Amino acid sequence: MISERLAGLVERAIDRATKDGKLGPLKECPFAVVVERPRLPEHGDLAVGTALKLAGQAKMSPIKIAEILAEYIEKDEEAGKENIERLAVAPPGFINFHLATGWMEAALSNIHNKGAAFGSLNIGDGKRVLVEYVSANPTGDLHIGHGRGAVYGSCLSNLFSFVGFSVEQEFYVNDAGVQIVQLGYCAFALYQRLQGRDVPYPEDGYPEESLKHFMEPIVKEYGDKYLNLDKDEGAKTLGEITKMTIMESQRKLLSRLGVNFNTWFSETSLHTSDAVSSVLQEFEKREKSYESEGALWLKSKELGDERDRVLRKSTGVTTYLAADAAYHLDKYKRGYDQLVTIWGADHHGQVPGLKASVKALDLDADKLEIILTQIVNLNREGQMVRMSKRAGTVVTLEEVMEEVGVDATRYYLAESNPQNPINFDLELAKRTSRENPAFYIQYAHARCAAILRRATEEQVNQESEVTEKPVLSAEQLEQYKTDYRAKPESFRAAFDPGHEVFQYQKELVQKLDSFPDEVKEAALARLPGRMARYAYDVANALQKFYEVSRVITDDLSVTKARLGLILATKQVLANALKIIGVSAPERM
RNA sequence: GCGCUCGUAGCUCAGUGGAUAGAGCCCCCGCCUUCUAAGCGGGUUGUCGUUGGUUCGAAUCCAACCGAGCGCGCCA
Repeated sequence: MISERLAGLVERAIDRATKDGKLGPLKECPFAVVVERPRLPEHGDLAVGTALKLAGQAKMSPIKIAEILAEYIEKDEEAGKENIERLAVAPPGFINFHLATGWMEAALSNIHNKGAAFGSLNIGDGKRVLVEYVSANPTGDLHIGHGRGAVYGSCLSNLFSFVGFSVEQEFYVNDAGVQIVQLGYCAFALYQRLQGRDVPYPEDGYPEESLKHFMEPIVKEYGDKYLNLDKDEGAKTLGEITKMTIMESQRKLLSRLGVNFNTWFSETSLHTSDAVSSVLQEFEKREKSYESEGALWLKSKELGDERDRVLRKSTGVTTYLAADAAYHLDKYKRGYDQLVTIWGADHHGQVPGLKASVKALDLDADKLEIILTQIVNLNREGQMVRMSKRAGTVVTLEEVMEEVGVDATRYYLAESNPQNPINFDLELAKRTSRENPAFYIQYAHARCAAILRRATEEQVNQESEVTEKPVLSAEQLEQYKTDYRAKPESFRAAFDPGHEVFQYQKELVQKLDSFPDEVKEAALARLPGRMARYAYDVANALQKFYEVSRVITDDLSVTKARLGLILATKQVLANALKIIGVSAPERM
């Protein structure tokens, strides 16, 4: 990565200049140097604005600092290796690098050497991260909002793995408490009704329609086996069966969406294992809880919350917060270096309570990162489709996946930043044209594959019906691949700065080369969606190149060089798509 | 009322301290005897919600206000 090496050069220049006392009171470089890509071509290929940032602390004008740094860079013995054609200092204090084409050859060769690992980093250093997400109640179908959490969590996990963390993914099953009791009564009533018994359906229960498709197979399997149980026994038995059925359906659906968990953590297990009662004892021992009006309260106000919160109601039943505190204590005990919890934004009111409970247990609250995902608005034929789980107009995640396909579902749920609401246009997602970015990116990948096929497969000329021999044999292509890795000069024939194709190639190579940077920024910002935008930019750069330049030509050395560029592009697209979990098709 | 998130082109959204704020859609005009035209090129589009402040420099940081969504229970 050329930008990384240039950053190193600039940092070394700052270190040397400060040691020589050339930068006023500055003793060392106070921050990491960021290399950026200037918008205007006359500002060079890459640039640093470091001098502007140093101006305050050095108590010197930015332009003066830039001039000093430029001198040090030019004196640096390593600078000669970096294909710097020339350096320019520009007001108000930028240092612009104009590069020789050699860097492009090195960049492409590097991509071929790294292959599927190109872009991967080791900023995680093997640290263990637990990502908890979806965590829906097993009381019905997943809706598109769950889908967003699912896709975001899975993309973030992919991204964390790619940058060197050891990631585990967990689904917290909210299978305890009143909603499960309620499910039981609904399930038992429906079980009886489906077999012709005229029993009333619970009035404020889950919508009958939303449970029907789960109950029908259950009725088929068990028949009238439980028909004569009394109301409470029946609710308990059918509740358990239905819960298991729904969980299994959720698991299968998520798996189809490419979302797979290492563990499904049951809330009930926290109660049966006494984890909840022991966390209450922990609070008591640390004098972080008190009794009032018959209830047990967490002193969350003194830990940054706006009020104290109830852990155990005066009825003796523990609250959701108590279970969540026990759950998070369990996570800490499992020894992760970092905990990421992804919740729907409608749960943001719980964040201070959970944070307070973690602090109350003297755990490191900084390890726990809670990320909130905003709402998904579904759009069909220009009409907003509002989702309401209870109102019967439910648009389930499954329905969306079936209508637009898994790839488009993932793309649109992955693309946006979690803190912004998504307007998911079902019609756009189905469209097979440039308007649909998911399609456009996949098309670019398939186009690369098509070119490679064309090079090594014989073609039948449409008009003359004559079979034409392939330009290359499969063996030759394999030899080329070896050359791409070992001999960067293999690409030289493609890069003639005088040629009109050059600027398009350069833009494409710059895009490809910046992938590791993009990965790093996406990981640090927890925005895997950037990979989607990045892939789109790569696809766009490829299309522009493709439009002005043939890959397979009469000149074998040019063909070889450009095929190498196409292969590199295909690889980078595949790597980026893999992070967002969208397939990279060979044909479309 | 309080808290969280958001406010950028007609629409959907990038950009979170640096050079002249970017994409796609929409609209208009060009481009197919050649590897996928499911494409490419060109053109039009902005009080970066408002007002102040910090800074050499603010869409970006701070404050107040306006607007939208969500949340404020001994619910889960």
